[in-house]
Amino acid sequence: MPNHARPRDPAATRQDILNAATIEFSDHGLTGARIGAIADRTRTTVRMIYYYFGSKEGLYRAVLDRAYTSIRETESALALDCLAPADAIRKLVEATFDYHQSNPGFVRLVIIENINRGIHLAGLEHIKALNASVLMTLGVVLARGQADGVFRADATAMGLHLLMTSFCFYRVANQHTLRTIFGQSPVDPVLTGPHRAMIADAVLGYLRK
Amino acid sequence: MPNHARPRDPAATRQDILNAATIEFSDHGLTGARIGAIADRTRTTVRMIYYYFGSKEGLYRAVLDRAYTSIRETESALALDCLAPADAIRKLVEATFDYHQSNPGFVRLVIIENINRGIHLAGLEHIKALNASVLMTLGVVLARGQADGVFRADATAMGLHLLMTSFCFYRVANQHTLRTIFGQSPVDPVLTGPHRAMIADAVLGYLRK
Amino acid sequence: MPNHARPRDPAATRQDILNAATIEFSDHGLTGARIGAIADRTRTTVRMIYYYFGSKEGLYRAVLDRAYTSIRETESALALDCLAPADAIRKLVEATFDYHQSNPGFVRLVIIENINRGIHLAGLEHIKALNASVLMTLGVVLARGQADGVFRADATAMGLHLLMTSFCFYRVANQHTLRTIFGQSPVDPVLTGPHRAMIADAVLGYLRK
Amino acid sequence: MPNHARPRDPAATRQDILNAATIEFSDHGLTGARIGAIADRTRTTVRMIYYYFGSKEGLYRAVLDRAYTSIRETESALALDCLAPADAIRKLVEATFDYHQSNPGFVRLVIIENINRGIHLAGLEHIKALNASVLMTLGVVLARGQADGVFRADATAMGLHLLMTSFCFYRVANQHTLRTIFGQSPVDPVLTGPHRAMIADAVLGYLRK
DNA sequence: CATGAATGAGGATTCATTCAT
DNA sequence: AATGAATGAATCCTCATTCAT
Repeated sequence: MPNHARPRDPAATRQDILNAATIEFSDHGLTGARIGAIADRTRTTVRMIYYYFGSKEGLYRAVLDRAYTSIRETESALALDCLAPADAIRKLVEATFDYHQSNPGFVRLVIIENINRGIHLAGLEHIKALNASVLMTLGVVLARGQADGVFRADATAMGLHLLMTSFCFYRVANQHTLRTIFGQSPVDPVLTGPHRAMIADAVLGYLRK
Repeated sequence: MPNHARPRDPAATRQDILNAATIEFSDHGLTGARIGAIADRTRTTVRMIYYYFGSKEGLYRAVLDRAYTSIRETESALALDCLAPADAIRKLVEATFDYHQSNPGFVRLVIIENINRGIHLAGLEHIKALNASVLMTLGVVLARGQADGVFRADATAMGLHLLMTSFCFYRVANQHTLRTIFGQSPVDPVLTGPHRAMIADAVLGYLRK
Repeated sequence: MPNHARPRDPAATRQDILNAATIEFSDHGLTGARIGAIADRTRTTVRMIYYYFGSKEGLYRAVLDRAYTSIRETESALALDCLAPADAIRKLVEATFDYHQSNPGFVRLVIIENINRGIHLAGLEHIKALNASVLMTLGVVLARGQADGVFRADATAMGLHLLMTSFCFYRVANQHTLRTIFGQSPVDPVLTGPHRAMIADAVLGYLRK
Repeated sequence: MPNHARPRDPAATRQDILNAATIEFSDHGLTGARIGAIADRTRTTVRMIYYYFGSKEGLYRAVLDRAYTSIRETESALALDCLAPADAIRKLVEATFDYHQSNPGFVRLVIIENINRGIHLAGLEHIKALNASVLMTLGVVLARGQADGVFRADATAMGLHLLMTSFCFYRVANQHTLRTIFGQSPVDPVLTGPHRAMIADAVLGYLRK
C-alpha cells in the first residue's frame, strides 16, 4: 500500500487544526462538534488530528487554552497603571466590550465550557496563572481609586469584573434569544455605541462615591 | 394476547417526562442529551417519549416553552405599577437576581438555546407574546421615572433589561469558569447579599439623573 | 426512512447469534473475534448483537456460560453413583475424553478465557455452582473407593480431575503445535482408541493401591 | 541537519525488544498484543521494531523461536542416557513439571500459537529438528525400558510425552479457570510437591508392566 | 394507550505500517 | 543506523427513530 505522505510544517498543521476546531467547537459545543467536520475544514485528515491531539477532548482543551490566552494577553496589553483610576476603568470596560463584540467565538467557547462544568479549564494550569495576573491588575486600579477617595470603599475586584464583563458577555452570548424577545438583535451595529457608553457609565456610576 | 397497557394519567406522564427532560437538557445540551437517559429518569420508556413528543426536538421545544413561561409569570406577578419608579426598578432587579440564583436550570437552558442560535425559541409563538408584555411593563416603569424627571432620558427598556439581567445571568451561567479564575464561586452564599445589592445599586446609579 | 423490521422469534435470534459467536470466539479469541464477522454468519445484523448482548464482552460471557453449562450437564448425566468406584472412574474418564475430542470449540474457549486470566468466567455466578456440584460427584466416587480400600488414600478430587482432564484437553488444545513436533496429529482418528484406553489406564493405575 | 542517531549495541536492542515482546504476546496473544505497548516496554521505538523485525508477525516468530529453543535445550541437558529407564523417566517428568511451573510465559505462548493453528511454528525449520531430537531421546529411554522388560510394550513415545506434558501444562495454562472452579489455584505452592509426585507416579504406574 | 423488537447511519478511536530524511 | 510525521482501513459502539402488534 503506497503512502502519499507529504511532511509539511508540523506547527502550521497544528495551527490549521486548531483554527478549524475553534470554529466547530464554538458552533456546536463539545458533544455536538464532529471530528470529521473539523478535518474537512483542514488540509489534513481525521487521523492527523488524533496524531497531534490524542482525542476530541485533547483538541478541545488545546482550543480552550489558546482562546483564554488570547483574551488575557489583550487585557495585559492595556497598560492601565499609567492612567488615573477612573480612566483606567473606562479603558478596561471599553476594551472588554470590544473584545466580546469582536470575538463571539470566544464567548461561545466559554459558554460551552460552563455547560461542561468547567472541568477542562480547571485542568489548564498555566491559564490559571494568566487569569490571576489580570485580576491583580484590576485590583491595583481599584485600590488606587479607593486610596484616592474617588471609588466607593466596598467595591471588590471580583464584583467589578462581574459587573463589567457580564454585560459585554451577555449581549453577545444570548443574542439569539434576545433578538427573538426584543425583535432587534442586541449586537445590531446601531446599538454598539450606546451600549459601550452605557456599561462604562454604569460601572463608573456604581464606583462613584 | 391483550396488550399489557397500564393506563396512567397522561398529563402526569407528560409532566414526568418534561421534568426529566429539563434536567437532562440543562445538564448536557440538545446534542449531548440522551433520550435513553431521559427515559431512565422516568417511569416510562423511550417509546413513550416519542409517543408524547414525537422527537427529541419536539421534547426540547416543550421543555423550553415551559421554562420561559415560568420566568415570565414570575415577573408578571410583581405588580410594579403600584410602586414609585425607583422602588419598582429595585424590586424588579432583586426579583430577577433571585430567579436566576434559584433557577440555574433555566439559565443553562437559555445558554443551550443560544448555542442553537435560538431557532427553537423563535418557533414558540405564544412565548413571544409573553416576552413582549414583560418588556412593556419595564418600559412603562421607565417612562414614569423619566416623566418624573428622576431617570435619565436616554435610558431604554432594552438597555435596562440587559444591564440588570446580564449580571444576574452571568454569575450563574459561568460559575464554573469563574470559580476557576477567582478561586471562589460567584454563587457562594456569602456573596449573594452583596451581589444582590450591588446590581441594584449599579442599575439605579446608572438611571439616576 | 423506512424500517423493514421483521420481528422473528427473539429466542431463536439469540441462539443464532450465540452459535455464530461461539465459532468466531473459538477461532480468533476475544480480541481477535470481529463483531462484524459474527453478524455475517447470522441472519441478523451487528446492531442486533448489541441489542441482545450489549457489548462484545457481554456476548462473550453468554457464549462462555453456555459452553460450561453444556459440559457440566454432560457430566451430570453419567449417573456415576450406581457404579463400582473403579467402573465409575473409567466411565468418567472416557466421557471426559469423548467430550473434549468432540468439542474442540469448547477447548479453545477455555484456553481463550485463560488468556483473559479467567475474569469473565469468575463473573458467571451460576456456573460456579454447576462446577462445584460436578466436583462433589467426583469426590463421592473417590471417597467410596478409598473406603472400599481399592483407591490409594492420598488421592484428591482436584488431583484426579487434573490428571484425567489434562490429557484429554492437551491433545486437542495443542494439536497444531503437536502435529508439527510429531509429524502426526494427536487427534488423528487412528490414535483415538489407544489414547482413550491409555488415559483410563493411567488414571486407574495411579489410583490402584 | 545531521541525524540524531544514538548508535547502540544492535544485538542488545534486539534482545530488549524480544524480551518486551515475549511478555506482551504472552499476556495478550498475537491479535491482542500491541506493537505500541511493546515499544513502550523498550528503550526503543515502534519504528525500530519494524526496522529489526519487519512486521508484527516477524517479531512474533522470533519470540516463538527463542521460546521453543529454550525448553528444548533444557531437556537436552538432562543426560537421560546415563540413567536406568525408570529413573530417566522420573527425572524427565520432574524436569518437565518444573519447567512449566517456572515458565508460565512459555505455556501461554504455546497456547497462543495453537489459537493461530500452529502456522508460525510450522515455518520455523530449525525448531523442527530440535523437537525431533528431544522426542528421539525419549524414544530411546522407552525402548531401553521395554527391552529390559520393565515397561509395558504398547507404550509409545508420543503417548508418553502427551501423558507427562499434558498434566504439567494444563495446571499452569488453565490456572485461572481452575481457580474459579476449585476455589484454589492449581499452582498454589502447597500443591507443587504433591502434584510433582503425582504425575511421576501416574506415568510410572502406567508404564509398569 | 402501550410496547418489545428492530434498524440505518454515523461517530470516536485504534492499529499496523510506511515515507522522507 | 535511526526517526518524526503521516496514513488507510478497520473496529467497537451509540443514537434517534420506527415497525408490527
